[in-house]
Amino acid sequence: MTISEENYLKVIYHLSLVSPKGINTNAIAGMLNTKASSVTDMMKKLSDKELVAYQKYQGVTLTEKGFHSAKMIVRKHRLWEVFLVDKLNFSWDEVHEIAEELEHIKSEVLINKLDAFLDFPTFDPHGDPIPNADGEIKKINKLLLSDSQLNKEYQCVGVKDSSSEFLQYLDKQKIALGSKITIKEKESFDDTLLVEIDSREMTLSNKIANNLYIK
Amino acid sequence: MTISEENYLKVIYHLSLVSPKGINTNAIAGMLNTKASSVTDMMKKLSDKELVAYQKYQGVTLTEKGFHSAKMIVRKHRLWEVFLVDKLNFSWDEVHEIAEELEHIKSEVLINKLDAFLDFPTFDPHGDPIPNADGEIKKINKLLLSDSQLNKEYQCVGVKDSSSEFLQYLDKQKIALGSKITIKEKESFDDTLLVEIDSREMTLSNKIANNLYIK
DNA sequence: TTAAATTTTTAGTTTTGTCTAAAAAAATAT
DNA sequence: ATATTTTTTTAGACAAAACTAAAAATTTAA
Repeated sequence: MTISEENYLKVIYHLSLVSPKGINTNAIAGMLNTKASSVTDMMKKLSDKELVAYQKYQGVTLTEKGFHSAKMIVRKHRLWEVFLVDKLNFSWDEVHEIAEELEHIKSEVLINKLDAFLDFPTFDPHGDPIPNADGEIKKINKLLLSDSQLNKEYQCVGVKDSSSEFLQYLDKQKIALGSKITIKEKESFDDTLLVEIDSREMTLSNKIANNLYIK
Repeated sequence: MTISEENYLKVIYHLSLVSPKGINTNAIAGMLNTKASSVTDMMKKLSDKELVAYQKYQGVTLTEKGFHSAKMIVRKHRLWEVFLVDKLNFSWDEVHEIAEELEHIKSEVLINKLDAFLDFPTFDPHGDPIPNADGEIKKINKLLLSDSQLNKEYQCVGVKDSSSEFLQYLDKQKIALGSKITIKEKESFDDTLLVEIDSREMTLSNKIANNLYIK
């Protein structure tokens, strides 16, 4: 599989987790900064390889084979992110781009040895689950901070937006995965939250609360 | 720089270490399993980027800039090999191909952090020197086993041929980097050597002796 | 239920890196 | 010194992955 094919598969996988119906060409083009016409070309190619089911004008879905391939790419991406953060001391906002390259390194032995070296992690530095060698994914019952109840202690377990701007904001506020969060008050006018995080009180905007996963 | 450009640069670098005159297109084509005409095309491109000095029919040499770029690629290749062997427990005959892919990962920060994580190694698993971040290369006075003297104790420090067949042969004979070697006898008819390696006596063919570096 | 707007596909180019076949230059041998 | 051989370059073509512009299909709205 070429790097380009892998990138298309990965995007279709991510889109299909959000909306389980057929994925349209514009959505894919948007994610890859490319044009719908290029997507059509690639869908024919992936369809010939039986990685996607594609009927023109009907959108596209991953086949079983394509779904598994996509999970293996995601597995590689997330394992490399763990390596970069845990072993090379990168911070969580620096690793995405490098992992975008590393995820295309071919050897299966390599990725399984890396997995063992990292002690078979099940979540990446942003709290996203890492598929195991069989493609199985550990699910946790996470919810958005914006959907949570007052005066109940939660734990921060992930981010929805993993842009470096958001991650750096969290660093600045000393909010990390594992932080204990309790909502003390919710301002009904703009949904701003007054929260206690690891014994420090602070206010968080609705935008922040919409991008923090807790359990 | 594209992967293809990097591969050409690397090959020109390796060839120029052996023969310091202009490198001809056929030699490059041979190393890359490509055609001389393709090499000509690429030389124009690398010349436009001032990575090589190229005059048609006159062969090619690396510019200062090209020489430095080539060393950085070699640096990446060899550091990744150290990582694969020391951290992921690959054996020295399995790492070349994977490192051929890893050497093209772009981030400079990554490679310097990897260097630090590995404790700034100066030699790779095959005994080849690793350029530091400035491109400096530690030289050692190594010679081929076939050029060494009788009854003098040497130490194995590298291999000239790093094909997996040769490396696996060495593994089978329990010859590794660091092994102590003394030549006891040299058969003048076929240059076979009777040697003592780490207190074990054995005979080595001329072909083996021509591919083992000692000091 | 047509008309308008949007989405998707087709057709035809472009760029990169490769190839083959032929021409040109250089090296070698008689 | 010329002829032959080898090496190198040019010219033209191809495949992959992208693009633009136009056509076709679908969806939405009046």
